Amino acid sequence: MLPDHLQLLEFNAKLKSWYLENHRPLLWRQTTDPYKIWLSEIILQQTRVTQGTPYYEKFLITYPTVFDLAAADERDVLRLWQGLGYYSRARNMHYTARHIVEECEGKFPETSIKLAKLKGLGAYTAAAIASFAFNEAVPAIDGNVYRVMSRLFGIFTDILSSGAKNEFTNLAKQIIPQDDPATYNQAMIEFGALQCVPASPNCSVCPFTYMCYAYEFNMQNKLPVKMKKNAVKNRYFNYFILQKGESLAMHERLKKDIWKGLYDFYLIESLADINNPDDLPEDKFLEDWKQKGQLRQVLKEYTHLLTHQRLTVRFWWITIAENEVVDLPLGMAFYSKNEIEELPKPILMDTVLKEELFL
DNA sequence: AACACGGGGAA
DNA sequence: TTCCCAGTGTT
Repeated sequence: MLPDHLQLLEFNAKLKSWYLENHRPLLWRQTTDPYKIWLSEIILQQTRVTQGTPYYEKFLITYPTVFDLAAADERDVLRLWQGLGYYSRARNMHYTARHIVEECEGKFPETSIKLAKLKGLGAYTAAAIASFAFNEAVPAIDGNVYRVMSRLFGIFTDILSSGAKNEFTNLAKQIIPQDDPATYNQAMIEFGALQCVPASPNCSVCPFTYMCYAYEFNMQNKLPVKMKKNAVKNRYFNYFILQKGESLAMHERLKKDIWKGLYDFYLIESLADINNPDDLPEDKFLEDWKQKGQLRQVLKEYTHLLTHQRLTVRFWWITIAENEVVDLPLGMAFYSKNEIEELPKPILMDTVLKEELFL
């Protein structure tokens, strides 16, 4: 399975020249600043380059150094992250920025072992930063590299299984060159992203067909093996947007659920789609608001798809007089239009407010 | 070891 | 519609 020494030298040489000829000039490849590399790696976890690039630029303008990020409010960091998803990435990054400033004098640890101890950095990101910023010869194995390796060497281990990481890492350690490991890692990742793509790779222009298991046996579509299928859970959200004057009642989502740290409206989750608020379980806040204000339904029903959840979401809008006094749940408050602009919100809230011409 | 976590783009 | 994406933290 593992190529012999000579094949290895040839593979590395070909990989490097492929990279030098074909790689994209991505911004974060022009630097060895660990802060910038870290930022790019966190943004690009589970996120496409085209989607992440504008965020990378925004973040560096707003927070040029780890000190700037550490000094920021978490809320502002999340607002800048809004729309990228996996918001714990932003919260962990902010946490770690403070840790690096307060405990490490603003300097990043320089080994993958130490980097992996930081919150939000796992094996992949630690290896990426260690090799790109500090030239450590440790393999950075992401989804692209899993795909390349599994096809090249004919590895049928389920890449989502517990043992896969060890198996691929051990093999990669035998392949990564001590000389310029950073380019090796970049090249493996970029090769997977551009050439050895998930669906119908163009093998006619691949420099490795002569040694590729998947090509030889025409198994490109079978590799890598991923067994786990995510059961998608259906959830039904009934949102009540309470408007008083030009302000809306919102609160931060605190529970361990989707959108933690982001702001949304008064939410009643139900087990099925409910088209009439009277069918919802009795709710003292709702009763109070309906009594004092005017209720209307936002006619559109929204389907919001996440990887593991399918949300069916209805919105109702309750307007009360500017001088009316109402009870609000603990933690909920009225925010002006300008304040709402600045709050981090799930992209769905943003969409509805824009469609309802509030924002 | 299994599960939770967003959103968008491509096939 | 379905699948995939520069993974990590929690239980």
